[in-house]
Amino acid sequence: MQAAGTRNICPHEGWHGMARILVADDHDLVRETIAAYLEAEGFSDVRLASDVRSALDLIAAAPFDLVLADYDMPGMNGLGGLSQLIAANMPRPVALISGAISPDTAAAALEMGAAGFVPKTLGSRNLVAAVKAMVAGEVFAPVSMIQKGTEGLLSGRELDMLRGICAGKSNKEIARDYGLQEVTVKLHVKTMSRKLGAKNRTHAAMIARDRKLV
Amino acid sequence: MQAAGTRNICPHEGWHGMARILVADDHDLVRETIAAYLEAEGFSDVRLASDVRSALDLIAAAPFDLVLADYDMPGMNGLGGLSQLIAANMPRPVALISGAISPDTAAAALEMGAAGFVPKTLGSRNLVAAVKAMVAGEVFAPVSMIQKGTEGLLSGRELDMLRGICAGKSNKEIARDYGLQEVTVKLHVKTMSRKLGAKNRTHAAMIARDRKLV
DNA sequence: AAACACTCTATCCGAAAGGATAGGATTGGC
DNA sequence: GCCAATCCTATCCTTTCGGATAGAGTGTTT
Repeated sequence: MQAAGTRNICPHEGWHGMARILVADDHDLVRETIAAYLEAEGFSDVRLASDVRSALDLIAAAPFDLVLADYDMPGMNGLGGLSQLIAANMPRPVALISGAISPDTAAAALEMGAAGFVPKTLGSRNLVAAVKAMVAGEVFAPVSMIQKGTEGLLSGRELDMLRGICAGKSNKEIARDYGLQEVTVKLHVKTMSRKLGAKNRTHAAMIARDRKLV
Repeated sequence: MQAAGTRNICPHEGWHGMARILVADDHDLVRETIAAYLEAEGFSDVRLASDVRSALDLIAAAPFDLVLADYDMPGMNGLGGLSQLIAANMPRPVALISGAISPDTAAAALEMGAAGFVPKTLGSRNLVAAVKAMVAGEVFAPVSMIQKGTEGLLSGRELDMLRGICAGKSNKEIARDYGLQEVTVKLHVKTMSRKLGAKNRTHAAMIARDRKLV
């Protein structure tokens, strides 16, 4: 699904493996392993940090083309450290290195502009693919996370409503499309918007597109 | 949109992969890559040039069914080189290989008879599709360029409204943000939606996101 | 059987959005 | 000066949304 965008990172132009990457993780083993993977695949400029403090210092010296930050790391109180890192490295991407992370947290991270997630379980090839995608501006998140955030959250009907809204349709039109009463559509739209945390249908449509729910 | 006509270039009749194609680009990597793509897809007669001078020579020897010319190439002073190539290869098509190109320049190029544009970021399949289309006489331009025509369509204020709408804000909130009356916001939203061809604010927001107007 | 989630319908209300039309103010260009 | 575009405000009206609340029919799980 999210693997759609490798065209921007064609090795034959503009790329050259010159991307500056910061790996910030307090576990020595994880940090070194990821760095080794990246360097083995041609990333020549990989820096390391073991807490948010030093990561911010390095970013301040010169922004990175991608920052990989561990979610359970000194200085990251919840997502506060993440927002600092994102703000500091603007407009270049910051992604989370996540062992296990709740769907809610994942959604919140994406909401505040994270470029994606790199599970520690990811193998060398996939890791590099994910990194390249994010350097190129893609938002990378493992399927399990996108689905976790969505599945069980919205019911089938609610997804129908969402699709209709994203097509710019009115409640009346949606009702006609699905053979429902307008009131029913309004009900589904209301509950669906609440579930998504949207303030209105337009907001819901934007969230849906951000999370690729449609 | 412009992909309507692939029936003329069906490989099973009248086509036979016999098209002569000239790839003119001063970057070795780009030139070789495009040529490799084309040859891998059955174009048997692909020639190469690295500047306008040698390209004109090759065309003079025998015209090509399609000429792909880099916009940033020795001899192409702006669009002057393009007009030479077009004149030389008449009446067969000449297209630009463009990394990034301004909408104005794109429009001017089309005006003087260019067959289209091939972004360097295009993948193998898309590239071949574009080439086949242009050989068949279609004018090929990536969506992003056609849509650039949208820019300038919306006034500054209308873009402000669009940004507010995309944030899920109500007219009242937008009015407060910009120090306007709500009626004024409604006016701008209405005219803006009409310009975009949107049936309502939600539709406008989705269109805006699709075209990256925000 | 009871509990649960999902579905559909209904009525009532206030708020928001959409549309038409009209006027005045401000620019920048010819 | 005039014209055109943009911008701001206003009034009036209709439609649409959003929300609360309530009742009832499915189906599944425990």
